[in-house]
Amino acid sequence: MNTENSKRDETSSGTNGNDSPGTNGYNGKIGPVRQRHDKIRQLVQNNGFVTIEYLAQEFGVTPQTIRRDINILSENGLINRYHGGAGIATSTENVAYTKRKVLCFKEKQKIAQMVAENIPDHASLFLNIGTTTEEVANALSDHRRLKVITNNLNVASILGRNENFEVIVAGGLVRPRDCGIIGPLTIDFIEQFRVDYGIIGISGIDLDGTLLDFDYREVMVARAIIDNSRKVFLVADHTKFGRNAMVRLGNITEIDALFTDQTPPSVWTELINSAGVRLFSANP
Amino acid sequence: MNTENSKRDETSSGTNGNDSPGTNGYNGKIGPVRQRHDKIRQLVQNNGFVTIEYLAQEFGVTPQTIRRDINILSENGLINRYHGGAGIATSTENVAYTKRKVLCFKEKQKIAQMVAENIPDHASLFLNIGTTTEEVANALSDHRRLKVITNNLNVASILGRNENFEVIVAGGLVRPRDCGIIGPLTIDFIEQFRVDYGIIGISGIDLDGTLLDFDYREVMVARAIIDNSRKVFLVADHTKFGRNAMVRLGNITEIDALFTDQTPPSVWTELINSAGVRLFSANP
DNA sequence: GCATTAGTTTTCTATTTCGAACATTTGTAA
DNA sequence: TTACAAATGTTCGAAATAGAAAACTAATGC
Repeated sequence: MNTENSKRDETSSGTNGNDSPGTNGYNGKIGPVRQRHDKIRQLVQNNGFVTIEYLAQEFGVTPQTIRRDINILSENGLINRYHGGAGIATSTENVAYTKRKVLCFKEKQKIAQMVAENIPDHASLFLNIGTTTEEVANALSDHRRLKVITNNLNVASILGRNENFEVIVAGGLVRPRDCGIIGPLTIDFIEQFRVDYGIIGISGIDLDGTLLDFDYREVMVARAIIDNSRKVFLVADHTKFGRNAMVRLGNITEIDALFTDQTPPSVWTELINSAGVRLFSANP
Repeated sequence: MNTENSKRDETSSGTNGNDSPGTNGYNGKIGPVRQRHDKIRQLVQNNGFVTIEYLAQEFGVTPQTIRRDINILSENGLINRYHGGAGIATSTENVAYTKRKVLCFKEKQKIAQMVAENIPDHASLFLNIGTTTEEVANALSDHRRLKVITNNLNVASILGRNENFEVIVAGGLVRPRDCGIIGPLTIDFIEQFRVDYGIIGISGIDLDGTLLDFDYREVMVARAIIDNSRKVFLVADHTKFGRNAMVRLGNITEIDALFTDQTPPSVWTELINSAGVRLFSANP
């Protein structure tokens, strides 16, 4: 039945073949098609996922037309094509972030779980920028009446909708890479508070106990959090031990507990112990 | 072979039939199934949409198993079931908000488009809470080098990822209903700035020109925005004219331009004109 | 008037996904 | 061990979606 398809082969190869670089599909003018494409992108952005059926109704066109739109948009990487609809495209900048989120995902969940078990109900806490702290936010969602102050837009979105929490978002400049809030405004804002627990992540720990990170502005915020928390919890998966970064954040002696996924080599445990830091490790 | 199944009938009805209230499906202990369900929820939350195929690979199980999981989760309203995968559930609280977003969607887009056309590149602006102001944020995304200060977490998320913008989020308490940031902290934060354009929405306009809203704390923020903007743009679809709300925000004489989707009756246009407000209407 | 073109609908068939039924595995208590 | 239930895998027909091609529509230019 489908053995003789020489004609089909030719046409299909003609359709798929040449992606001449530099062409974005729209040649200058902003027609009705372009407008619909823009609106589709907006709807996808806002809802995370929209079905083809829904879009067809919304615009009063055939599903087939929407399919064509979606194919074009996804070829240009503006959205993600799925069976039955379209979803958010993790934009170029965001790809790094999303990938980083998936990296060590299970480890981070374990760490987050341990942290959550050590936070009592009704506590007040800072939650800093970082993928692991985001997992902590997720893990905390069954707690009661927490007061959370965060400079992480994702954390604010996750916990902010929870009626059971009092979420305060720190003001300041939004860093596009990860939606972290940083800068002098943020520090001023944070210094208005004093909380029970400060939960921070880092990019690396040096062998002399120096805590390191990459962005100076982020480090300043982390410092403000340390200075205004009664207890400081550091979350760091095993990749952080010995990893280098540029900006000095502080020293391991300044924190109260370190949460990690696997017990580090004895060089590190000795350092941690001599600094008087409680070590929580996820492996048995 | 399978004709005599009186026993099976009984068991299957026992599985599907009675949803005794108070039962969430998991009876006490946290088994591996519960764990997978939790992780699925997280993955959906983080990515907006995940395919069944992806989840099957991620957990090393059959797509059919994932389908069962997804069906259970979506029955409980934890996620949204789609053909081919699962997406974010608009949580109970959020349903009202999402529905409101869809309400007058096209009208709001038109209004937003007009506002965007009246904002020059390189401008600085406040964007207040509100579904229409969110649309304005979307419509602005092709502008260059805007400085945006907002107390709307959704706006911050939409624009914050845009490398081309400088987005500052106001600090303060997060209101679960719509992720708006409100309270005295927010007012203090906003008063640190003075911008070119303040864009605000409202819940109702009275016939004497009084601007009205529901939440006292939100009104205070809007006032701070008005007081610290060189020009104030009010966005209001046609349903707002004559609608009542409790809290007095200010008077129409305090704003510079009013953007709406259809020209209101002459009673209103006279009021608007005599107040010296420029009226932008989307109908031809 | 007529051809051209972009955008759309229509039609038809291939592909993917779904769900139910049944088989198999795993864990647990008697 | 046996018995039993819960969880998962397997199979297959039904339903939904995809995609290609042809026909239609409206605007544009000669």
